[in-house]
Amino acid sequence: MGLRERKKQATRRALQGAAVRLTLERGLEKVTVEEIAAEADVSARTFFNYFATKEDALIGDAPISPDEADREEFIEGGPTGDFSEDLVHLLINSLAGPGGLAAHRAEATQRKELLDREPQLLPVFLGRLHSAEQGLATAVAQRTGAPEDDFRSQVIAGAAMSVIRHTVKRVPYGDAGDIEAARDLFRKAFVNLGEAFGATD
Amino acid sequence: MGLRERKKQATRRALQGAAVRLTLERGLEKVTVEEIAAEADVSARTFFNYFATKEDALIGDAPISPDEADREEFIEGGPTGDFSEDLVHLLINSLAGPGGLAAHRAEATQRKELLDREPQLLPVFLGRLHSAEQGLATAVAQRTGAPEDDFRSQVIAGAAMSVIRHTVKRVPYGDAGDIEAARDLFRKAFVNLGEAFGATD
DNA sequence: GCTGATTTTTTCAGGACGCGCAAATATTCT
DNA sequence: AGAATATTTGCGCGTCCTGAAAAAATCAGC
Repeated sequence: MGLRERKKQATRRALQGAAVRLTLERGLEKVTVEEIAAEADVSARTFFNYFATKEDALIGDAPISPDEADREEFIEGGPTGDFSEDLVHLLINSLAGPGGLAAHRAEATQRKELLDREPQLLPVFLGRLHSAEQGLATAVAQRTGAPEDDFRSQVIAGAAMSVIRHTVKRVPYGDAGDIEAARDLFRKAFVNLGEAFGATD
Repeated sequence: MGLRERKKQATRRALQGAAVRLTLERGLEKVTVEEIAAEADVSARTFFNYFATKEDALIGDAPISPDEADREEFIEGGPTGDFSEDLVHLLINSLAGPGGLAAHRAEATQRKELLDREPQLLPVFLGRLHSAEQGLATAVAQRTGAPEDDFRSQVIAGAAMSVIRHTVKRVPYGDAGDIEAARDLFRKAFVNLGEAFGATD
């Protein structure tokens, strides 16, 4: 990777870090883009070359996007063959993989704190999840051989994203056992859905 | 209801209507608050006395909030005793009741059109659904005797809201049979969730 | 229907956001 | 080193959204 690319990533991280830190210190509406840019040693205009809005800098980009290999395996019916269990596997890997939870525990903790303290960020976050949901929906559709815009697949993906949302809200990120805790909650949640809406209840 | 109150509601409707109409005509970013206010014959500042943001005027307030009586009945285990079926009943009544779908078919159709055409509105809409979801979660918790912040109840509510979201996306609002179509889709979606996550599959 | 109290609307000023544009600066390639 | 390319920056601009105080409308009581 060339110098140019490295510098860009550094600036991006600097901006994001400054945005998060300042917002946690003072609150979202007491921090201006100008201050964030100054903190990262770039001009205010440059900030908008990296992020479309102040909120975007706080949420960051892809919250959950599965590894292509995992996605492939899921589509083909793996790894266990049981739908629920494979979905848990896919989602956990999306969270735990590179760029995911385990790699950036500190950032994830901060983001959680931000979402708690700054309600205005919630819609932005939900929008990101919605994008991820669509990808998941097509994966589910492909696994079951349904058309891409299949209603059932979309509902399942929506429920899954809802499970993710409520799970990450509860898992203690700082903890080393967070991944296992998340996996456990996923399973519980899915079983719970099966019981609540299943015939035998 | 006094004159004052009536005028306020009229202004509110005028603003909302103007916002929707102009946005459908020209697109969200080609319409200014000033134009919307002018169309409703009030000052731009008055617009912000009614809506916090331009987007708020387009989405409107409560998308789904169940009637208090229905909510009560659901909490007490009614009307049929079957969880899935009662949930369908509650959600349908939330949509179809006064202030809901059936009462404002034209507006609902327009809002759907807006959400299709203006992606920036989606996060706002999702935020509204999230608020409604919390209310639903506590209702579910109360019905099952769980504590208010019960994980299972929240997951179920989240799945239910996801079902609503995908359902309203598909139901043809103009149609007179929309309510029945929605009820049908709700049932299908819940059964689908039960099968996908249930033990027997 | 007049009067004073309350609520709403309006005017005004101003900070901040976010974007288009063109000049300046930094990196890459040959 | 010099040309080609990509990024940063400064500037201007329109818009959003808010506070405060003046002006207008509505209300309650007589």
